[in-house]
Amino acid sequence: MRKPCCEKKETNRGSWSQEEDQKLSDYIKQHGEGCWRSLPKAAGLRRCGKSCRLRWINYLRPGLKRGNFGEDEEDLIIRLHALLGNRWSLIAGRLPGRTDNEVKNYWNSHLRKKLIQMGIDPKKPHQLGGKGLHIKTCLPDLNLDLTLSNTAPSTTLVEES
DNA sequence: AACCAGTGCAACCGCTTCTTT
DNA sequence: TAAAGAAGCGGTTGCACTGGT
Repeated sequence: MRKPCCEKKETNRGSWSQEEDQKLSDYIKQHGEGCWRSLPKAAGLRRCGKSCRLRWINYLRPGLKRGNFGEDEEDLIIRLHALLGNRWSLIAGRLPGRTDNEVKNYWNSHLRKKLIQMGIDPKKPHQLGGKGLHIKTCLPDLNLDLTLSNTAPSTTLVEES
């Protein structure tokens, strides 16, 4: 049996306070990311490492865009989702300043509905092929330097002209 | 003004993958 | 090569906020 990542009784849960945010970002600015397991103790936080990592990546990390997605971003998410499926971290990697959590939330709350309204089943990405998109072999078009660990796809999406 | 349903976002949970020994 | 530990990821949940009645 694996130990839990943290002792639940000794950790705070729920929303982060300003003080906690400050401690976390101060610590990371000083020491850099890494070793999330030991970070909370070192930073003086009563949080588990997972929680710290998530908070940093999704909220505190510099360069994050907040607010609405632009049309171009929306379009790119749809295309990448058609190509990659629910691989949110890969999709987010193509959207500067966006996080996997943000992309996932946006997909689930906005884009899925939008596609359904358009008569597209979001679970069947290849239907997009009939809506002005073709999936072709080869990568260069969208400048996708996807580095997939297991099944590296050799496909990309290109706009039908 | 009060209630309720719908929505969006932040955070948690548990599984998978990667790394180290 | 296998096992254990750490990190990463995606699914899901909880709650605050908003708009409609």
